[in-house]
Amino acid sequence: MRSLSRAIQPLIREALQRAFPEAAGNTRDFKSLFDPSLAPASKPEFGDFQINCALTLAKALKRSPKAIAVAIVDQLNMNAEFLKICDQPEIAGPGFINLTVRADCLMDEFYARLEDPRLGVPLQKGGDIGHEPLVIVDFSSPNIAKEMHVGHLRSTIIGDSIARIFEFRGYHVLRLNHVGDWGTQFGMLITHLKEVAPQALETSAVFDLGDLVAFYRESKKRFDDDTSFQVKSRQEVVKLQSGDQIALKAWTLFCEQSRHEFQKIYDRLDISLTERGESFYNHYLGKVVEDLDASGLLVSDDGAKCVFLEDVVGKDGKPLPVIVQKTDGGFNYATTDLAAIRYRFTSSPKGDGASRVIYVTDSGQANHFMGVFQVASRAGWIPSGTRVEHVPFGLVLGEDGKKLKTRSGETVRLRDLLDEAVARAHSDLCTRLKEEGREEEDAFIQNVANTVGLGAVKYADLSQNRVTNYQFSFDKMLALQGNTAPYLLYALVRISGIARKGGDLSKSMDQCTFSEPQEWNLIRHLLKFDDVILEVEEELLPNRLCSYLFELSQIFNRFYDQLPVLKADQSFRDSRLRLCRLTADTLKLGLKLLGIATLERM
RNA sequence: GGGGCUGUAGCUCAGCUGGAUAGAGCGACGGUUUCCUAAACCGUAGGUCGUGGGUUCGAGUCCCGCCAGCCCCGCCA
Repeated sequence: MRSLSRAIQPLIREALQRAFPEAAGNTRDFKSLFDPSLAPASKPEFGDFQINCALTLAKALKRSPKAIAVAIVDQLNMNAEFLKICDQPEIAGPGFINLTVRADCLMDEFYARLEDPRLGVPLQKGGDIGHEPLVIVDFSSPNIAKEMHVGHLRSTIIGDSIARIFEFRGYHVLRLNHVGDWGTQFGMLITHLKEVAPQALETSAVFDLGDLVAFYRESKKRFDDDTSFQVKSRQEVVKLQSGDQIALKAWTLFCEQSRHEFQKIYDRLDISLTERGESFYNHYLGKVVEDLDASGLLVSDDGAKCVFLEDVVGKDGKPLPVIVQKTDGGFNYATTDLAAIRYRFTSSPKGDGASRVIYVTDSGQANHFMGVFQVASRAGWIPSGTRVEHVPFGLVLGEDGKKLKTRSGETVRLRDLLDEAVARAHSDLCTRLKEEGREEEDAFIQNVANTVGLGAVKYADLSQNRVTNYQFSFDKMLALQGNTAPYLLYALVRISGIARKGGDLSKSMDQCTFSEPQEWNLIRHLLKFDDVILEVEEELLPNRLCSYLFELSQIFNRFYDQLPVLKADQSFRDSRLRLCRLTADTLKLGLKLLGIATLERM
């Protein structure tokens, strides 16, 4: 529909100009005053588009909205080019102009979609081939030596989907895993390691530390209980940061093992990431502080080096600081984030040369990013024409409305959460098979359970507007009806069923006949796919894509329920098969962009 | 105390640049299967969009006040 609305837009502008030549001539800002304000129709019965500007113009032109609408419509009716696209416009309500796209025009779009693997979504146009604009998506970001838990779920899933959409649009995308690999926690880990498994640091072979989480817990306990252990730990941090070989060896060991564990989760979720942890920016931290100082932004306060924020005041009415160097001389996460922003926007080879940098983290970090972005901007590290955005999301809550915890009150491990989703999908499927008297092979059952379980977790998260907290419920996400992954997957399975039962979906054909409203509803919805993708790219809200796909499934199910495909008369049968094909293609691509795998049977 | 986010049907949530009678899903109630997977479809009931002002031809949407909940607030990330 995007191409149609773009074609119509200038025609309306022309009509406005001809309808009100005196105003057009006198008005300096013709463009803003005569914005056609073309919008998708708010309801199906209003057609495909609506022009809302007659109401807005009433005051400026000192005429009634209806009279203005009539004048616009008269002009449109005289324009042959416009009438090639739309039926005669209708005026409704206080002065809305409703446009309905001609059936033959919709059909042309429909045929074009059938042949277009991109389903109408344009490639972005910036840069030459091989030098497309770079979009950095910073997401997931677990901490080394800790396990991925439910807190990493949303960032990982939402970030991946956003990255997929940019990739599909033809951007060069860098999916960065900004892992926590340089915190003070390494002091205690290394100290503990030296005591319990010194041999790990002496051999050159890979040493298996076993359960890293348990190891972390033991270290933490000792750190909390034993003051001499604390002293040693602090010394280890200093050693590590000054490049001590043994400390580095230990650090590498921890990182590698963690990496291995993270990768298992990413493989399961089919998510790819490039690891570039905090340690990567170490060499740049000193320079960040130096340059902030040189540009006059840096202020020493109680021994800490800070940049005071503009327009953000604290309790005492004084501006809030962003601390970039602690009293003890150490750097902190604001320093790292500043170094990262700077590196990411600096052009190659000294940096990434990004045009857009997106941070997918929980909304609790909103203040932090606001401060960091402001400092980076004032330091001149965010080039004009680029964008840096925090994409915040809410907490994952349990069904009691409180932060999700296990029954014993512990953080939910991501691994366990995924296992449970798959296990539940598995048992649901087995129950169903029994009820229906179906026999299926184990591999089939495993695959369906896995796809449905993981898809359900992802979809449940993505289908919610990310800014609000999100109530996690296995029962709801795995439900067979409603706005869930299984519902969407099932629509696709129905189409595969038609193909299996003898419907040739691949046949090319440019003479379709449609007569039923269920068919036209489906066609109209299918043609909106391109608009939705571009909207998600702009707003970074994958839930819009989910809503679209859910509606598509609903409309398809209505069509499927009310009209026969295989048993229809030949002329309708082939047309309906084409419609099924485009529906399947759209669902598949949409789900792929959400990172959700699909099934032929379930 | 300051800042951010949120408040829409019994529950979980949509609601795009302000537009026509505020939408889904679940749950409730009623119906549909000689037919491509009924994991579906159709129908009924359910609303003072937290609250009070303001801007506007028009406000769930924008602005201000208030109430409630969650999160953050100088040397953790």
